[in-house]
Amino acid sequence: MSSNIISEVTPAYPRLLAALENIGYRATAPRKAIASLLEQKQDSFSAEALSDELPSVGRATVYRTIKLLLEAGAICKLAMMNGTHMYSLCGVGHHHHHTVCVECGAVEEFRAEAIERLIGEISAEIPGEIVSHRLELYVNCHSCPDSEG
Amino acid sequence: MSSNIISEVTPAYPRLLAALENIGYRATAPRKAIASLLEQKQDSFSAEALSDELPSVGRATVYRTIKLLLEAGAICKLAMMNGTHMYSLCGVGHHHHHTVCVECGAVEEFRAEAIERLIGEISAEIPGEIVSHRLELYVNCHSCPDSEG
DNA sequence: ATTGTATTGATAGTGTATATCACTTCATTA
DNA sequence: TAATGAAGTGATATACACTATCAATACAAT
Repeated sequence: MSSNIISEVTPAYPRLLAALENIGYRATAPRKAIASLLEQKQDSFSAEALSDELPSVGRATVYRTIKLLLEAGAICKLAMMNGTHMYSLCGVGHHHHHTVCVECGAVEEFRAEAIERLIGEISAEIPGEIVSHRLELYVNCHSCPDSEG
Repeated sequence: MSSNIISEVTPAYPRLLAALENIGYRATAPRKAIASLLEQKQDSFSAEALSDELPSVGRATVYRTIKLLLEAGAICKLAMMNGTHMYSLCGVGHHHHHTVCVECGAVEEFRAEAIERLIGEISAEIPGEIVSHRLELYVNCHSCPDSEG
């Protein structure tokens, strides 16, 4: 029973490039190289690791492209429990949240209407106007090699 | 109607020092200076700013003490929307969440049983075991000078 | 081909935090 | 009260993650 889990549907490579073009940026060779690598990513990844895996692309360009993909909504930025950040492909346009395995870093998207609804209710009891929210569930997925379960 | 908002009850200074001693650390002069300054903090603060306000205490000690206070549960680490971190005094021992004004940085704690309950329900639909979660509401408090509302 | 803009990447710089380590303070026991 | 060892401190160096700069390049449109 995992109806809340959202699965990837369209291949990432064209989706990433299209996302960039949608907001007015070109699909250049370095960006294609990044999109191509991202397509193979099941789990979350760090900007640094991505750059290391692409020595042919300058660090600045990797970081810039990540920022553009964030802006385009094609990837999501995750706040890890230890304070660092990772990124993951975003399969859906709707607002959603993430589970992150604290052992292996595997990321799943999930959507829970109930949470959005609840936050709407809470907003009445909180001074000011809620402009955004962030919810992350830290899990032990029990299906990774690193997991002790 | 703000029944969810948790207010500070006990003065911060002795509470901070007691929290340190509870987990086996001494209440030294530098730590007292930090606790004394924190007591005056209504809003969230950054480690850097704290260090700047205490030139008589070494940077390393400020960062170390912040880490100890986190460990003691006396302060909370907040992930800001822009990716930086701030800290705020923690008034309660129970699990709780925060609202952060995106304009002025004012932090309020709130507790919503409904959210804990909801996460419990969601856990049944999610693979793996939820070990922790983080929820932050970004708000415009409309009562700060920086607010445009 | 030319022109103007977008993009790139090497490098330097920034901000935040940790590691090192000699020195100081504290609590304890002699 | 002096000695002892553990805890704590802080100046400095270093690590880390990211951003700014800017000359060189690639591209799209004329």
